[in-house]
Amino acid sequence: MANDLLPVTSYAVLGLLADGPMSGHSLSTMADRSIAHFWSIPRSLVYRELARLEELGYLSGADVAQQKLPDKREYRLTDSGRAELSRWLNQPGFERGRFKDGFLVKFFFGRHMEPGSRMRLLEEYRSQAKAYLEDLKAIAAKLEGMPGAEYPRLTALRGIRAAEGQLRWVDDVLQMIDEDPGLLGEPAEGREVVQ
Amino acid sequence: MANDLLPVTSYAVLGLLADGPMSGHSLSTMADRSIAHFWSIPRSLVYRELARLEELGYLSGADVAQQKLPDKREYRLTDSGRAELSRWLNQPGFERGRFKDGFLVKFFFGRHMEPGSRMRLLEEYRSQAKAYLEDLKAIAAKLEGMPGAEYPRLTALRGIRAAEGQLRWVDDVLQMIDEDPGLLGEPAEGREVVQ
DNA sequence: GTTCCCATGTAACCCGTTACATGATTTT
DNA sequence: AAAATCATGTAACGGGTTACATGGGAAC
Repeated sequence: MANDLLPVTSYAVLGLLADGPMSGHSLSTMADRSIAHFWSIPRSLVYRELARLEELGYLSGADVAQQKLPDKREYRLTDSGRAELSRWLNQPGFERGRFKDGFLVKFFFGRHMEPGSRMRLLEEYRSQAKAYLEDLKAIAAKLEGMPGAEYPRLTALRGIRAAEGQLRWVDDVLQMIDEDPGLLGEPAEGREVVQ
Repeated sequence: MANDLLPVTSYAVLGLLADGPMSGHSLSTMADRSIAHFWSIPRSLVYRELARLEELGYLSGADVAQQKLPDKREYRLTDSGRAELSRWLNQPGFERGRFKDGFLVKFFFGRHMEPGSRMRLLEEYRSQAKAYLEDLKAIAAKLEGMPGAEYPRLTALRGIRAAEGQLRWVDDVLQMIDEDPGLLGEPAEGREVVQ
């Protein structure tokens, strides 16, 4: 929000470390399994974040030797880090959601597309949405009844609702085309599409 | 997608210029009014994109002098640019949608929040979603019946469905809390929230 | 016994964001 | 006449993505 000192990603890292110390690798894995559906954190960014947060005193890292695996560095939240996380969480406001949907960009310019490409695109969009929905349902099911997982489960539910809306939209569009094949200005045979 | 040479933003610029030449400023304004709700393009990025696309031969720019306003440079799509846009549009696949929702990050860690902050956050989220929904409805209404605007209108509808889902989710959560105030593990008075 | 994957990270690049610049026109 | 807005852009910074590195298990 207004006076956040750090990007959301940093606070997400602090939040994930609130439940116990982790290495960069396991943190990244954890992020992929928990918050990735609304805030992805690429693996290599994690390391930079951890280094910075340690620099700021919000984390303390310790090298851990392993015999069968490469040595790793384990980070744990300091008191200062816990306080900063709490401050951020309880401060009002949040970073406005940002969407980027490549499908919609193409679809927006659908007027310039060939009808075959258009339908293929819609089908692909639907199938991705379906897969995404199943993904989230699996997550929600796994969290169901898990004590302390109420919030994660609700965020998954949020994603489920979004995916359902997406699917409904695709079906609406397909049905509209069905009812009125001329709706989207299907060009006559042989007409040049991008003028 | 897989073998896109350019980022989606570049193709969006090409697409917007398919309807006629524009300056960077007017292009940016146009983008804000059309595709911004699913693919925002910051104003200063536009200029870099235009320069690059001209360099690649997809656009040709011409300086235009104005008497009451600063001189501007107007860009129009070249044949090569039109072909590249068409190639991209008709090529299967699209860039997977990316979400970033700062609210959900906070909410995910809601276990560590004070109850008051939590409710305030939810309310703020709802009010933003409502405003967003109204925005999109206004856009869709404006496009209703406009010839050639079928695709833009459908993308707006997509946004409307998404916003409705978001609102429904907030209401669901609020009702769940209402029915079972202990659901989210409301801490007892005075209990420390971030352990 | 190669080939693939896992666990752990580092380095370079580039898109996108934020801040800066400037002169005319409109508003207060 | 000072302040805000508009129309046009430029410059610098940094978050996020993609590519690279490496050595030990697991799989085929």
